[in-house]
Amino acid sequence: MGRRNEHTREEFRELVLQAAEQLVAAHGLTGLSTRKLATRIGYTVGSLYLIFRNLDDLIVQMNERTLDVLRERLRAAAAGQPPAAALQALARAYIAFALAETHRWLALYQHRLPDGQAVPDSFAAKVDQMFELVQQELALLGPQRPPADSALAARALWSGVHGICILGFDRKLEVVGGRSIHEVTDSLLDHYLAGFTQEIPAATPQVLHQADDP
Amino acid sequence: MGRRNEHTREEFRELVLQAAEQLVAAHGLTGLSTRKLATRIGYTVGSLYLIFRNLDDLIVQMNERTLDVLRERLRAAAAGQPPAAALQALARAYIAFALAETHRWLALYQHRLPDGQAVPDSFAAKVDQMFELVQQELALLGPQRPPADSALAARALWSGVHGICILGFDRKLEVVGGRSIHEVTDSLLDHYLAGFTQEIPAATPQVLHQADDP
DNA sequence: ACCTGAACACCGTTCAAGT
DNA sequence: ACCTGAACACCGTTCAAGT
Repeated sequence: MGRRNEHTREEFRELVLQAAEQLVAAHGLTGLSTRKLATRIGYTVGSLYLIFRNLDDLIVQMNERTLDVLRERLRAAAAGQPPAAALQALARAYIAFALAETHRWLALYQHRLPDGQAVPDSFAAKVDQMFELVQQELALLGPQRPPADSALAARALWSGVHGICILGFDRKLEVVGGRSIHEVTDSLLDHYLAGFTQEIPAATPQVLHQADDP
Repeated sequence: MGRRNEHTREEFRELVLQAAEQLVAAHGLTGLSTRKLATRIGYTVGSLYLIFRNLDDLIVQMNERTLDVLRERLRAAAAGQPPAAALQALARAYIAFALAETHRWLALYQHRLPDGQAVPDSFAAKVDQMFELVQQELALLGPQRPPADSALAARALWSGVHGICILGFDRKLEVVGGRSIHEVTDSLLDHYLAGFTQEIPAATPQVLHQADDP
């Protein structure tokens, strides 16, 4: 037949990614297939391979869009708040996103590229941008601290929040003995920040470092 | 043909799960299929459905075995150590397992049951047992604290370690600006435990809790 | 240049038929 | 009771052929 030039390359890409987001939102990453995608947008499977290298490439591009949305939500939640409140707002916004956009959020972590392949730089950059939002607040909490310290702390703290979400997810909000994801997150933030702000930046105490460190 | 009674049900189950573990170890969860499994053990696909409800059920049972191995490694690593060192040893053992048994460890979190289905109780129990290992050490660090506090803290801290592993994984050991997973984990443990042990258990300070809490 | 249609090599699951 | 073999309804990817 040939729907020649009915859409530009960019329009076609948009069409596909939107359809992919809808399929994932409705049925999870498992519900996504090139054939369903093609049917849904009124093309045949082959056409997808004119724009995307393969299904993995398509999913990575979809996930990058999810990261954009997530980052914007986080940015908005923290805006104009003092650092400690901003950190809690960031955590709560992250949890809210995971609960509201569950399947799209899960797709971010469920999808893994084949063994040798690394995630594209553009993807890694968007992840880094998310950590930077946290790092900014931590830097405000300890202005005299070197930026490398806040970078490390941001990584630790934010990975922690993510870990709580991922592990707490199967049991929905009930994580342990009636404690919610929010409570666990608050515990992490409270204790971590208490330790973080208490620490004397000049002489960093190494509570746990052992001599047999490799 | 009919290889009648060549294996008992239990032998057959063992055969399948071992083959599954080998396939996953070699090629990841994506490399696992009922057809490859059947070929590898010298049966036809249909026979798998006499023992396992479906592929999801098979994967869950495989993952339960992975949890058993992981828990044993953790237990051995912490044995006989004072609490703070034990916690670091637990974290390092977890990271070591993730690095050594990458695909089997990833399969633990990559696999998700269809939307309505909850993970079986036996699986959830094994996860809880892992948290208990951490909780025991935390309880020793703060003996006067109520057990519910250490349970919550164990959940927060251990989820944090897991989050660091999962998020740090794509970039292998280099997590941020040349900092290794070990450094990020130590940062989490150091700061968190500093806050945890400093806190006065009788009057728990709520640094971050806000009035607008829902 | 864009898109199709058919082919190829895979999937998970079921179930009548055989021993 | 145990196991097969074939069928069914799906997959991802490629590519000659058409417009």
